[in-house]
Amino acid sequence: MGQAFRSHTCGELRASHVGERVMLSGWVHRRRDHGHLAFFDLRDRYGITQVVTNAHEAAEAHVAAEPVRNEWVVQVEGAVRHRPPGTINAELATGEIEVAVDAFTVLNASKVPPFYVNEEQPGLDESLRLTYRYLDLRRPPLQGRMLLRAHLASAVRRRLEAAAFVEVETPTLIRSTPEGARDFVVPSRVQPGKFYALPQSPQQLKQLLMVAGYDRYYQLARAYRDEDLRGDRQLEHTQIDIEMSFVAAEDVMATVEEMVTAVSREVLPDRPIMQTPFPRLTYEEAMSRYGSDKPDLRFGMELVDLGEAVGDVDFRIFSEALAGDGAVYAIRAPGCGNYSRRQLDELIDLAQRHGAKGLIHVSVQADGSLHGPLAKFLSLTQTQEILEATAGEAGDLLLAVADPDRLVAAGALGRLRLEMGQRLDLRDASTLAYVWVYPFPMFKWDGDLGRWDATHNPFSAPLWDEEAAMEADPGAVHAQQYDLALNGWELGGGSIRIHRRDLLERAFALMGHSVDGMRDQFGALLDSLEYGAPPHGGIAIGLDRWSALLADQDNIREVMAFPKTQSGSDLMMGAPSPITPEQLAELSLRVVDQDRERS
RNA sequence: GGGCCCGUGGUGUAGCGGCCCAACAUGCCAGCCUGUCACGCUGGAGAUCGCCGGUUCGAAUCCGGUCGGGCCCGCCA
Repeated sequence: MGQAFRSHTCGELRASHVGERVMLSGWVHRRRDHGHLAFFDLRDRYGITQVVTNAHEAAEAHVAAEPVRNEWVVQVEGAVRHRPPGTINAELATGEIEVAVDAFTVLNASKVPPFYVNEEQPGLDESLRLTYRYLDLRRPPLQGRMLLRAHLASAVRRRLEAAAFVEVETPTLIRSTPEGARDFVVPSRVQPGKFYALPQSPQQLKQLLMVAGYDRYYQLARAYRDEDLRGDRQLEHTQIDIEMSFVAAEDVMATVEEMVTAVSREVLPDRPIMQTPFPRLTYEEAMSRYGSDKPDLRFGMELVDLGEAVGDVDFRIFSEALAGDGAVYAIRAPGCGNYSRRQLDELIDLAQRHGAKGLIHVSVQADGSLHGPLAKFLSLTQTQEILEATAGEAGDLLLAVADPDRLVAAGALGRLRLEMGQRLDLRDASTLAYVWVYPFPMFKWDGDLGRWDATHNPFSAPLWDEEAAMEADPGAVHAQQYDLALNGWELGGGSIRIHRRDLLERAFALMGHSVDGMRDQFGALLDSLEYGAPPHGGIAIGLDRWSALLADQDNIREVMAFPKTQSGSDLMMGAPSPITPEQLAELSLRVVDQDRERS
């Protein structure tokens, strides 16, 4: 520790230090004033130490400490001593000792803070926390999470360095590409009317590094997307960006899995990883079994395809769904057969908000019959088949969604599965359930645009043995695209890239892009493929999400030092803000009056 | 672009048409206290109920708008 202000930290002193003369500096966590005797809990990021002033032992120090209140920054000097018998605090790591203060210096006073820095406050107004982020960051819970995140990042770096990865920085002022998310844009002063974009990810740059021969690249890269915020999305986030050459999908997944497993175990040795090697699901399996492409595998309650069982039920919703490529999926919620009208309505509402036209619910009666709106359409045999397919037992609630689009049916029911998993407390909080989803469909039909579009990254390569079918049946071709999910969150995703120009041009042609348009946007990458581009692929893992999951938080704000609100404001700095007319003029920009523009 | 929820002393909550110029806890201030650790005891100050407008004899309470925050849909290749 430094010399001028402290000899030890506030988390360091033990019984073995008794008798030593020490100097501590820190914040007053709490003060307990007994008149001629006063206790101060001194706090820094390492811990808390009790220091004592005594009017009879050291009058001057006692007087100096009198005006001191919570969150003042102070420095004390004195001797470490055992606490008297019966006054040891087992809650504190430093609880066996205290410092008998003989010199007490106020380094800086503090106003009364706008919220309690010394205790957790679950209901605390989010805007207050963000306005005074430096005080929130001072609180032990947030400090713990920032330390966890730092440890995580450090472990990632060490593992990747040990595996011969080379860290390369890429620019944050790059070219705008209108594909994908909206770009954040930065005006050029020197070239009026032209703009840089902040990278949504260093995608093209890292591929160019592969062409350049840096066969194992990584970077903790900042990525920017000008899209609406969510609990797991901020305007800017950090990704563990990785790219490798001379690899197949299996190689990337194996390398990443090894890193993720080792880092998890290093950072949180007490949290069990549900299964290694990580389970693998194809996209189709993930959707049909869990109704999600980022399934939470901590609990079962898998979707059941009722297509067979209800194929001949005379119920319009079913027959319409099953007429084409649709499906009827169901889940079994054990013991929920007694759900009230109100509870069922909540579930119906949830299903509808996630795309379902409705939700069919039946409860299983003691005599094995079904009760609910659907029951009267079912024969005895059909009832039996449904019970058999779902393994339904008396007292259970069966929930089903039918839709002409099987993905819609599965997706809505997948959301219900999560809801029921939550309500029934089926998800173990400490388990880490990593899972790979691989491969994905390469294209999806975009009805609005009237063309095929890449499901993920347009540079993703098809499975090599499906390449030939790309033009004939785009919907059936899979990309060498893998996503890593953890406890129901998408942690990261990547792919083997197309490294041949002809194939990339074919893929882009299918997506309706002209060669000229491609050249305009991706010229350098295209050209590079003609200069000895090696086979390559990679992945990007969301560091914020990973940190949040490991810290048991459901919002990435809780693991970011200075996050923004849902409307994109930085309440502490006051961003975004207007700029001066001079700044605008220098950039050749003019602000349009939004209100006048609309009318 | 849209839906839902929240906004009352510093903080967290209660009050939801008159009993409220607003209650409780904590914090804050003052005094007392030599073994506390959410110290204790006594006393005190502190909010025109986010803001604007409306309904009403009467509004923290009902309605509309607005601002701020949160959750979600769309969006996020």
